[in-house]
Amino acid sequence: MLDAAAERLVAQGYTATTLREIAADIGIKAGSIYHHFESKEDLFIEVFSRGIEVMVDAFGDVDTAMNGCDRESDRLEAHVRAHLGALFEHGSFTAAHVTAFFTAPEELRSAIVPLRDDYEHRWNALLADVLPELDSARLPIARLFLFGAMNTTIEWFDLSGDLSLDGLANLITVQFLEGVDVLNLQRSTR
Amino acid sequence: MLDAAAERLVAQGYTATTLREIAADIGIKAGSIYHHFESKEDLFIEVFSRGIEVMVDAFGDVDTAMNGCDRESDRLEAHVRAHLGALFEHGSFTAAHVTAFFTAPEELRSAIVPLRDDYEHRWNALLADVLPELDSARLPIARLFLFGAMNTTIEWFDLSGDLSLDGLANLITVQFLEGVDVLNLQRSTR
DNA sequence: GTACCTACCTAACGTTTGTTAGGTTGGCGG
DNA sequence: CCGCCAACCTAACAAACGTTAGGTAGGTAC
Repeated sequence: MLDAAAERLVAQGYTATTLREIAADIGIKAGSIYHHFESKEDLFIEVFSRGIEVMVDAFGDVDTAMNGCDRESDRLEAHVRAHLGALFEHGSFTAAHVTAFFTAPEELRSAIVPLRDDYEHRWNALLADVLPELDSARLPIARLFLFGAMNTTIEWFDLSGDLSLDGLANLITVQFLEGVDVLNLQRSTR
Repeated sequence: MLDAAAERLVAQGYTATTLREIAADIGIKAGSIYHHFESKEDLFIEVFSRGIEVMVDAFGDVDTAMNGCDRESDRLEAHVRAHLGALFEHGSFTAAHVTAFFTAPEELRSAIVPLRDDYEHRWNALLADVLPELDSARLPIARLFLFGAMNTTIEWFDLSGDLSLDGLANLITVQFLEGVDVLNLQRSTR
């Protein structure tokens, strides 16, 4: 039921998603939803929360798996891969969160914001590790660039296409660290 | 009236934006809208179209102004600045387009897609000029990265903050071309 | 003055929405 | 076998939605 709600969210946004639609998707009637949730808002708070939960869990897994890693760029790439994995490989919760969060009413969003902040802080800390020389005031902006690149992939990336998720993660990481001009730089220095 | 519609779009998305709200914003009644537009869909097609129009115009202006420019990176930065200007300095049309386009019903979107494609092709051509060494298959992906970085600024950039639009344009361009690690690269080579 | 047009209004229409009160089912515990 | 509870249904509710038919005020053309 939460899965059905998340998928509808991705496709239609908050207001356009109907409780009757969600109910029909899982073979029950709209009124029955109220046996599990107090309101439409309540249901979608749960969906959005799980969307972040998936991301946070993926982040934590990488943190422990990459504990003894010395190359900071590899650590970053693993986290990028994990974030993309949360978007494409673990149901529609994270995708729903990223695409539909701003279509939800403000009261709902404010209930989710603390969780979002937590995830963003983890990334800030990670980037501060990976890029110790970066001005700390510019660090959140760098993170927003990276988030922009990662999250907009939902609008165009195709899991069944030529490019794999690993390849995409590598592409984004290299692009983020060294820029699109990396080829030119190499040629001009060599 | 189109302005009011665009602002509501940015704040609430398509389905949550009511004709009665828009009418109230400009001091008329909901039914009167139908004297100017055939339907809600028709009204928002116009709003979204103008959103692209603003971007395309800004792009064209830079193209003519930067005609005799030899440094390709300056040309790119001027176009980035123009895109950001369309987002923040020319009403809410472009902002509405970028934030609310995917909240609109599919029939409406398909009417706008050709205009979007046109704008994207211009950027592809520009990037092919600026980065002639880049693999042509990877060029659209580079553009999507850049679009992701530029368009997500709506969610966090504050015009009245410390960072100016010129500064933001420079930041995005340098980040795009040379990466966030540019400082480290310089230090390690010197 | 008459005709006409644009820009609005009023008042309702049919539909859909979130939500609720009350009833029905099936399975599990004792 | 009885009671209970979770899971679901039916049927309706008020509110809000996009939309429409018909009417009104004010300005312009001739």
